[in-house]
Amino acid sequence: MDLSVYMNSVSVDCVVFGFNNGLMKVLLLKMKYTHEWTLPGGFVRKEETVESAATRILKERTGLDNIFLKQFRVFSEPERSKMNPAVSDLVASGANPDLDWFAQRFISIGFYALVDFTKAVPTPDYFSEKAEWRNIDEVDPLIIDHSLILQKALNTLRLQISYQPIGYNLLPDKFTMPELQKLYETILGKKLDRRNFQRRMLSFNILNKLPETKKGGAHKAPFLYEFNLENYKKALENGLGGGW
Amino acid sequence: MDLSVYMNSVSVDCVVFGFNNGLMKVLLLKMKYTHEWTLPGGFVRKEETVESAATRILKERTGLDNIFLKQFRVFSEPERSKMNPAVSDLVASGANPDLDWFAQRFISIGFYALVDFTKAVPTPDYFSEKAEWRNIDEVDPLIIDHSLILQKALNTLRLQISYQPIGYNLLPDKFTMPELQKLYETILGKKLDRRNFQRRMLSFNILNKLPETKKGGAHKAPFLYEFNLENYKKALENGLGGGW
DNA sequence: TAACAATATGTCATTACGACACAATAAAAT
DNA sequence: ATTTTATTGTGTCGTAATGACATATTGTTA
Repeated sequence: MDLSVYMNSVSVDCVVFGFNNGLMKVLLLKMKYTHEWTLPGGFVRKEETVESAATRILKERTGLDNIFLKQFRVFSEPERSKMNPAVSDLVASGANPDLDWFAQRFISIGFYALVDFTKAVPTPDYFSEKAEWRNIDEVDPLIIDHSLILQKALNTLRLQISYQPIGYNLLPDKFTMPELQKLYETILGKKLDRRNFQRRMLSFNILNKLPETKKGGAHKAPFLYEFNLENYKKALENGLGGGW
Repeated sequence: MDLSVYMNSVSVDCVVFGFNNGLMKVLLLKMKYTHEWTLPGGFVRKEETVESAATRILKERTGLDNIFLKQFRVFSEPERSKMNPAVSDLVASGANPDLDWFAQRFISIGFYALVDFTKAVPTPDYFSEKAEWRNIDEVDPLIIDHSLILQKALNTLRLQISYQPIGYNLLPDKFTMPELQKLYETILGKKLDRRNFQRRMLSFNILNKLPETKKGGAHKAPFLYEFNLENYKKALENGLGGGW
């Protein structure tokens, strides 16, 4: 492992949200040896931006390109690196010259990502023995400040859902209104009225209603929708209205 | 100047907004020698967070404590450091051993700050000959990517004004409704209806109406208001409603 | 003391929102 | 085949929020 390709001092941590079976999921890695859980993350190569780094890392962890990714916070407590018990133990033992590098102070750029659960293939990295989806409310304590990062990502997502569109890259290309609603309910952690939800969602003009319906469910076939990408992107830039 | 106290690779740039005479202002520094304009910024000491760094830097540039500060974006183009013509010229000349340090790749954490124009005392730093307020729409091109940073800060501020309270630390402790409205109009760049503005603003419950009025203007004396800090902070956390 | 200029406040029509009910239909049960 | 069941599509109604607008009020200045 050639550490010289990476910038010093800067790392990236990603909170990858997925959505399945009415539950909000987050992608976690289980470390080799210490068996502690972490967020997927990594370092920034000398020639890439932090966004490229996050994109590269998530491609490795999920197999996906074109992930919705958003910087949401920098985590820079000077003591945060020392909160990693695995590294500090290893450093103390003087086992490996690389450990000095890992023991340096890192400032971590927090990203959150929204991905299509059904398409992502969780894949561990060099340091981890497995990668898997966990329900958002069944997450064990994570190393360092990763629990904090997860919590802040969720907070940010819940705030942003009020003024920015959500769902592209988190749902399949074609989806039903009940599926979209479930996504909102899951992120917000509360039930919404079916009829009022649809009315408001349609008023944003970011959906195209398709002529097809989704058969196979045991009941009345719901219509399929897709995002109107042009308007969706406008809404990402300018918000969903409701302000001044 | 002892550079060893700073972290490598990480810097902080601050977009400091002020508000005076109905105009939105931004604090800029004019560099020595090259006379180019920059945003106030600096490096992160080895024992401080990026927030502490920004707070320290702004205290130096304005004399103010307790500034409203918000991280809004990391700027990490690998080429951005090389876009500083002053440094690259100096590096090429081999003039000063410190220059290697300045020429390294920096990732910059962008903050925006909202300050009380009347209380801030613009103060240049080691690299600059003067510090001054400029009208937001009369800013000359800035070094490196600072024009981009300024533009992104303004965008962020305009989006956030729709779902978060604004004004504390930007207005005097006691202010009138027309002053608050002017602030909103300035940030948003458009006129608002006086009566509707007041009605909506009061509905947020973040203002205390004071019994006093502000005399001295050439007309009917407007009432003074102050922010209700408790509710203001709640609103910062949870937004102003209007979502789901 | 009258004119002025800006402020305080109220009304009305329109729109958005929350709560709610009933008709339609795909699949499964009979 | 027919009925049952669960879920979706759609509409209404009362209330609250919003946008447009007019009139009364009051420090200052002429």
